[in-house]
Amino acid sequence: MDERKTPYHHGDLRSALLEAAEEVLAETGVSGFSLRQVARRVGVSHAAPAHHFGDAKGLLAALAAEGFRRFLAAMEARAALAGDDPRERLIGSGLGYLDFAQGSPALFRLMFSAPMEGAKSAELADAGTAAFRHLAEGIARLRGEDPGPAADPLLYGVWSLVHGFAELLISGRMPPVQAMSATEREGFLRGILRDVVT
Amino acid sequence: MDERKTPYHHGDLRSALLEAAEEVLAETGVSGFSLRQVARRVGVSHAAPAHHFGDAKGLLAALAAEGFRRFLAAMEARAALAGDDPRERLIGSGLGYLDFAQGSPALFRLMFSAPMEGAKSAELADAGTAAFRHLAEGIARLRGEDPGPAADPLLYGVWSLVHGFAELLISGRMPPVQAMSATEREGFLRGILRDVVT
DNA sequence: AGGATTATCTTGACATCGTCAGGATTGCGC
DNA sequence: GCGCAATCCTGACGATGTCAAGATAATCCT
Repeated sequence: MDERKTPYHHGDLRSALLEAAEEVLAETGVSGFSLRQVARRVGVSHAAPAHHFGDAKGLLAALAAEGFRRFLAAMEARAALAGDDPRERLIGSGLGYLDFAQGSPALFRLMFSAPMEGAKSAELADAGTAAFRHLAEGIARLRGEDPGPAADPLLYGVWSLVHGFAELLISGRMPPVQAMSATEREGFLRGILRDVVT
Repeated sequence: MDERKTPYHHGDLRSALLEAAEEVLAETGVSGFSLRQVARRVGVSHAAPAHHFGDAKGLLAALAAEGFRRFLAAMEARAALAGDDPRERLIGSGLGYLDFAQGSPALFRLMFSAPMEGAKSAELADAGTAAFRHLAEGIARLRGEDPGPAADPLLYGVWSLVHGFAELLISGRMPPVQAMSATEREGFLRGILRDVVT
């Protein structure tokens, strides 16, 4: 930690901006998000972010990309905890999906909304694809090695289910579920998922 | 249609603003949405909307409320088309859900996102609850008259499934599904739903 | 080692936005 | 026909995103 007063060169502005951006996003939501506020929080001029991210959408795209990486990590962590059974592993991925959505609702929404389209960020596209691939592989493992090029109803079914559950939960549209404890809520989603994952 | 030049009193500004707001929302998305642009499109001063909706969030809340009413209508229309079998009716509601999301993606996202929270609009709350009740009643009819006060896994399961499917589709995250024809896509969702709606 | 080039950050300006205060215009009740 | 309330406009303020131009630091090159 270099604690000099106000060095002209920040040293690691990019990371600092991303960190601050996530805070601002979590506090104010996407609507209240402001580039200048992020710059202010880091203690830097209002035009400084432009050099690293070009655009406001560029910052959001980079933030979303990092979100997808942590998102994938959350799913992998839960899947690893579940052991070796493909079915349990897949359910674990779903629980990791929910973990992330609950832990970083604003970031989750940013990732699946599109206020940063037109950013043509390869980083974002890659991170998103990687997260999706994790689910696809989980399904493939479940039905015994066969990715299947066509639209897989099982894959898109469980994905839609888990994603919708996460969205509705963090939107506050399932009050009874929101009132549950974390473990109850987990069991609830588990129960729903078991019916689908044959 | 009163076609006088620029009457000081518009006559039906509120409806006109809502209509223009929906156009702007569809064209620019929530991020590019602007009160002044809506006012400009209607040919009215930039402060005119304030009197009818108070706030920018107020306009969005009113727009979301009308969205929920059309949303409910879309589900009811499909359910009615499906006849009397509770199972088919419920699946119909799901297809109506998808119809609306595909037809008005930006509005759909607005309704389930929260850029207008703090608007404490009773109109919005009521319209949202009414749409939800339609689904709950569909489930109750399916299992033979019994609303059930507790968290119903079947209810939240099909809701999550359909909602997630709609979200992922309009977010462009299911390219193979997006490439389908409308009828193919409908059959695809039908197939997924049938597994869940026992 | 030292000058030049490049990367990084700042300053200032501009158009646009949401919101508020105050004024103008119209419709309506009496 | 008169006053009142509803409706709409004008003007202003602070905040925002973006761009151009300048300042400062790091690095590279010989």
